Amino acid sequence: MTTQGHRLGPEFYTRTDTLQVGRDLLGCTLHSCIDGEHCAGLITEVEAYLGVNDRASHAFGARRTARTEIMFGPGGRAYVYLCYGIHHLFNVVTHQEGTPHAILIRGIRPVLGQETMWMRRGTKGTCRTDGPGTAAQALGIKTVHTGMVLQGPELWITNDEVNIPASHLLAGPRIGVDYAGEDAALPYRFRISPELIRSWRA
DNA sequence: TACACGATTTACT
DNA sequence: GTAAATCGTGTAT
Repeated sequence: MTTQGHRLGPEFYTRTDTLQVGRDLLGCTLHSCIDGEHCAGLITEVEAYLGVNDRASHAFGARRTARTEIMFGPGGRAYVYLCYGIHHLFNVVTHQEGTPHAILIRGIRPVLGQETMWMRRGTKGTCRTDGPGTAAQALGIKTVHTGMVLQGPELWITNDEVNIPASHLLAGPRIGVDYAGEDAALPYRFRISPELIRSWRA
């Protein structure tokens, strides 16, 4: 399959409504060309992290460290960090210079390079890509890719104009952020309904 | 330097 | 349902 869609540019990522950017990413295609293998998957689930005022964000309270520095730059670059010492989690940095917002990619539906994904995941014939750790691993994304501009040649996102009816765009609380107190209940997790995803099978 | 802990996944009871 | 894996990061000594 080729990339028929339009490659998202800085004007997409630097918008200031990060929740809307997150919703807009659903149905777009995330591409990676890593270790010479071109893989891609349709984005099915994301979470938004709204920076200094969001207790669930690594940038809460304007905490600025070597790890989070990339989020303080302009939107359109990758923020990848190691979670639980095992999983590489991929985020899209959004908003403008000085505002550390980001979107965590929590799930993809493979559309290109499936066999490479199976090999990276250590499976045959199929592999999970429905969690932030498994999706990043299938695409070959690791912490070394943090800071990379999302314009290729390693990482980029295309808008393939996949239609997602509003009734199939679900919002709810984010996963695994109980430590964030009342912010844990905010409806910043967006996903395409399992029913619609299932209908794409066959 | 030391230590506690996580934006998770997987295997096992 | 519960627990282990595993290490970089942030914060405190």
